[in-house]
Amino acid sequence: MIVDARVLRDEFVPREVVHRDAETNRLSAALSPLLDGEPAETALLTGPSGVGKTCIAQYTVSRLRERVLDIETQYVNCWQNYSRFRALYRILDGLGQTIDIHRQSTPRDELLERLERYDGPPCVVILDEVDQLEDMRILYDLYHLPRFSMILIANREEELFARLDDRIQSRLHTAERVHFDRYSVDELVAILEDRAESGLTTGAVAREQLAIIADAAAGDARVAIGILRNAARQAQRAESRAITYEMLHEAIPEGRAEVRRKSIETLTPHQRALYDILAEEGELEPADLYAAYQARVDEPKTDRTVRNYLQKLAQYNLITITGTSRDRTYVVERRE
DNA sequence: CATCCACCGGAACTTAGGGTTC
DNA sequence: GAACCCTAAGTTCCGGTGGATG
Repeated sequence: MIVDARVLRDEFVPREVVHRDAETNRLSAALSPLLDGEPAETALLTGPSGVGKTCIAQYTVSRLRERVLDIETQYVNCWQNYSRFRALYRILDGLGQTIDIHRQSTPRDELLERLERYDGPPCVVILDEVDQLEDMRILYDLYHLPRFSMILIANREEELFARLDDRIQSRLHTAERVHFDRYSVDELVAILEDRAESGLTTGAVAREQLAIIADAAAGDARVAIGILRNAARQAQRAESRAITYEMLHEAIPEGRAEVRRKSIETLTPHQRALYDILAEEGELEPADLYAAYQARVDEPKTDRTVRNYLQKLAQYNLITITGTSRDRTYVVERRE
């Protein structure tokens, strides 16, 4: 059933990309000065999730590396490495410059100094989910390092810009900006066909079934591939030769629940308590929520900390926050 | 329509926990 | 082993916001 599970994984970067020629070309153009040994333009890729931003960034850089030997690349997921220290550490670590650095004790300035002293080949740093950084100064840091070029990836340009100070903003205005739109059903089907062809046995899934997946995924390729992966796994377990429609329909809600489950697992006990309360109550006003939280946990944190936790839950799309002051309510996100 | 006040979120500060240096 | 450095997490403080209320 499954011939090559790798191509069904989220982080897989295909050898050829489908339906993103224009975007790929613009990103290539921004990076092309590297071919002449010049620093590349900063690129800013925006668009909703699952539209191929990360994939195109990695694909374009790897294609560039096929043409020019001496280029390094570092991928940093800012969601996981959200502090200035961790993000810088991640880059140095990837470049193999951290052997004698011990996480806590080394000052950030030391990390910066090392990056300044770096004299290896030019390095393209992909900062994924850059809007998740809690300190945007790292962009400024990297701007001052001529050997480093940046590809920034974010959902919404306006929200990212709102958080930048003037100096970085003005520099980013000259960046090559590439916006990605949601995939159409046809485009998603083409992507799925591509993956099914190299990942599954022939005849494992019908084109018509791929159309159902594409439709359910609402333009999000990550969701679409997740559904296909779940259905294929199910078929594998059942030792079936093909994916049945029943397996398919089971896999659709599963694909979405999977993302949520993973997010919930990363919560601290206190954050989890807040989520549980909202999951039970559905919707609460700030005072009621905080009272329920105080009743539930030992040694409750202050309300200010709880507000930070709630922002975190919202970022994970586990809850929705509405209203800005007295009209504020917290609502659990429920959608199969 | 002024004033109230629950709530928000930025910023400065504190504390805990680690490591280094001499 | 004391003095010092770092980060991360949490707290304290506080000005701003905008529905509610008389």
